Amino acid sequence: MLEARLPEAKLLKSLLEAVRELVTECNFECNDSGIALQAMDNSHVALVAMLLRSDGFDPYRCDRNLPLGINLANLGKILKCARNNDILTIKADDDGDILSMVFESKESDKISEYDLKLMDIDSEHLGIPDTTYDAVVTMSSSRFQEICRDLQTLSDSVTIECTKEGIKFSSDGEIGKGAVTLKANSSVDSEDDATVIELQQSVSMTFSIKYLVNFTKATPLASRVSLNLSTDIPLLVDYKLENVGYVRYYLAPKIGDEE
Amino acid sequence: MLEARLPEAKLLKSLLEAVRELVTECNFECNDSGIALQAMDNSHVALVAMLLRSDGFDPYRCDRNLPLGINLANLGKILKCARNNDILTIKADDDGDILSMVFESKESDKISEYDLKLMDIDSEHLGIPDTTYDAVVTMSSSRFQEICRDLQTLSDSVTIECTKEGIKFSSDGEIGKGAVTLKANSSVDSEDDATVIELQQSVSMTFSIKYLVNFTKATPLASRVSLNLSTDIPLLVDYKLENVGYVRYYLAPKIGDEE
DNA sequence: AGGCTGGCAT
DNA sequence: ATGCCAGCCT
Repeated sequence: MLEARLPEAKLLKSLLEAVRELVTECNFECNDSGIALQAMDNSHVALVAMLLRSDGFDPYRCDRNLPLGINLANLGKILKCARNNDILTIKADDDGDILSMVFESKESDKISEYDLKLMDIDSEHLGIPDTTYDAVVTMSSSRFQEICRDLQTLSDSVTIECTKEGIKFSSDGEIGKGAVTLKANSSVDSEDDATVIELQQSVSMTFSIKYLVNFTKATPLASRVSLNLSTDIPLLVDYKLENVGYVRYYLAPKIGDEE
Repeated sequence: MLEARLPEAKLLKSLLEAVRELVTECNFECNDSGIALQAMDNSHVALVAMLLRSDGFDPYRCDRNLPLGINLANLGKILKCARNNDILTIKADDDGDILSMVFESKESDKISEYDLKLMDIDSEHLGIPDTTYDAVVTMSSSRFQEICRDLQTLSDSVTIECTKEGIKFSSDGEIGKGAVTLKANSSVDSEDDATVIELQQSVSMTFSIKYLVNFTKATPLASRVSLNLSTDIPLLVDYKLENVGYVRYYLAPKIGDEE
């Protein structure tokens, strides 16, 4: 049995937005420590892993492992009916086929109750190796979003080069080419705008830009993002939810010299 | 002869928006006491009745009964040319076939004059019996709009149940079900947000939700709406225009146990 | 007050 | 399916 209360529906609404375009249906794995999700994207190129720790809820209770098979589009329709600052409570029985959700308005005596039908989904639990990356860049998430959107107009690939001095995103396409460089600068005026680089070794890798743009749907969830790079290993784009979990995206590099 | 001046064109613009999708053409019945309209919607399922009293104008003059046959889409096109806070003056001759409209900008010396061709339309004056309803619920109009939109995602029907304790809107569909409950509460912080229930008898009725969503086009006209319910009688959704009239929608319940 | 997102209409 | 307008959120 799961029963969990979230003081602001916004968190779950945003989490859903951050994954729904990548994944159409998957299991939310609920247990004592929180709610987790892992899935390959529909075209099996990227991987999303999300965790929402029990601390994010108040209260949170889940006695045993409970996988909830959810169609994300349908969950999205229902969450659209919650206002951002509603109090959200979710419940599921151990052997039920329903996720029930209650939204309570703080201002008024309005209570909304929705039941979402659950589905049986084969859990493909994906072992993600714990890697030490050659380069870890922590930067402003909205900056990262801007850069991806900007370069997208030029090409469908970006090359990310990281050295001790900074990180450079570059694209080359029909209409011309573009590059955006951020210097490593731990101490900038606006705290959120610092670009911090921890480097074992310089790297240069190329990725499909449309996936990166897609990952930036998580931008509203965290002011900072970290890009974790190692040659020939999938890029990890990591959004930490202040104390309550994360959304992580993995994307294999483009290999060879495809145009 | 009709001659009437409205200090803010916005009122007429909004009224038109509130009916134009339901009705394509109908008579505006003008007389000494104001301007009224009654019509079945195009599919003859719902009925709209609108009244704009002479007090809403300044000045207002209409000597005798004058039915103005109007194509609402065309009137809409012309009203789009009026800014919300223009002064609007309408005129029609007793035996003319034209409605002339003048929009005067308050800020500038701009005067716009439009003539709309009138048409002959058979007046189907619909006797609407004056009913005493089992339940009359007065609530925030924008709240009502939200609820209809939210539930629309789940089904094309809503069931409205009203008891002394509150009013409950519920829908059941493919992806799950939903219910929104408002407790009766005469004294909430925000005046407009109170839900007031006058009950003779509890009722539970089911309606086509798309009509309700359509009715909520009147939301900008009034902060409050009243839902008037009696078993087996059409629902009356009533938006009162502060002292100057109303927009009322009638909708027959769905009968039997259609899915 | 401005930007962004969602809804409605064409 | 696209463009425009309104409401909500930051």
